Amino acid sequence: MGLRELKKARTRATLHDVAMDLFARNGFDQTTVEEIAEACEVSPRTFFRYYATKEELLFVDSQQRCAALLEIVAEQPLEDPPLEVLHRSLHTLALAYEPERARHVTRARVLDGSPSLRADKAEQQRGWEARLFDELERRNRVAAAPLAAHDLRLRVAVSMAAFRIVFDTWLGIPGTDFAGVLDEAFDQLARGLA
Amino acid sequence: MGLRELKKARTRATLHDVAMDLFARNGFDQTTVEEIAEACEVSPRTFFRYYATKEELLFVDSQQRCAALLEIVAEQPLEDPPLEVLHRSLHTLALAYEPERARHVTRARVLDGSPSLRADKAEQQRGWEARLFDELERRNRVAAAPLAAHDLRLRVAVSMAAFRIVFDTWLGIPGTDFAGVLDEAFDQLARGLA
DNA sequence: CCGCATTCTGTCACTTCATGCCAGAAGAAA
DNA sequence: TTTCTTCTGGCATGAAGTGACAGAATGCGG
Repeated sequence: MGLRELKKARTRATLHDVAMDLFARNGFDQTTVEEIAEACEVSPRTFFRYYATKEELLFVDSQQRCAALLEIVAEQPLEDPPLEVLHRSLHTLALAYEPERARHVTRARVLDGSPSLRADKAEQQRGWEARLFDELERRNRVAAAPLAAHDLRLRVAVSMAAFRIVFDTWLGIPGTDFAGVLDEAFDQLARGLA
Repeated sequence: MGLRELKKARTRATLHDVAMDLFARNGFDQTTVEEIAEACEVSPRTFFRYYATKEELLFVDSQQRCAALLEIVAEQPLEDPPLEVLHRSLHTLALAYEPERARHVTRARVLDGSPSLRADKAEQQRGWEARLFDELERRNRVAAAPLAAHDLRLRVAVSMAAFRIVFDTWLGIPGTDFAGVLDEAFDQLARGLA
């Protein structure tokens, strides 16, 4: 890796970290791109060469976590039913979240501070859902008892909804056992919510 | 109602209709507020007195539908379990959607055309979820066997997810029986998705 | 070490969305 | 008609992006 790529990576990381710090301290809307750029000794124009939008700063991590989730799904045995695959994959993801709770809490605080960010967050999770569905649909085609696309979509959407609710509970109530509560939720989904 | 309020209401409606038409024809991002204002013979400044943002044009209807849903929920018998209340309320809402399918299809086409709009749409549905939860939580407090807040939240989120999936299927596949497919989905939720 | 091609960066200009301010027009009330 | 309220238009402003182009830094072959 040459000096050029190194500096690039460093600038990108600096922009991210500095911006996060400013967001946490002054709020997202109150922080301008100009401020971020100046704090990094970089022109505003350059900022947009690293991140297409100011919002993107907050969702780079999310993209990586989604990719990680997809990998976990890919490792699951093909013969298992979709809901079980979703359950175990999200369980594994929850375990990965556990040690980083503090970061997630501050991130959530920033995200909840701005309506546009809440929207982007929701859209982000919708993106997870779409990619999850694609992955499961690929597996579904070679399954012994394939599900109708609509029913698979339902399972993915419902699982993501459950994950989100448990995630919020985990953030809101210190000491919550993320994976444990998630298991309970999926138990209810499997047995019925009536 | 005086002449002043009448003109106001007419301007508001004209802005909405003209904008929708422009969005459908040229796309949301390609339509500027200036164009909308000019087509309505109004200054851009005035536009923002009627709608806080360009996006708001697309979600006024959604707000009303949410209010309607909340009313339906309020009419449900108090002793019924949450999932059943959600099911019947959304079933009723689905019946109200049926005759307006064409409008929903074009609206969905506009909404899917822009990432920022997809985000707002997702956030809108999150808003429904929050208000639905509040309403059900109020009922829950006086119920015979009250549910834990977390479990109620889960049911609301899962129900909204199901409604969304069925809604999309209804939009995507002409001739779909919205309420019927919704019933099937809720049947699965009640019995278990395993 | 030097020159050349590649690539990154900064400046400038521009568009759009959004908001505050103030003067003036239109409607309502006396 | 006069007066008061309210809506509207124009102007100025700020922030988010984006395109174009010149210049600087880096990498590479000699």
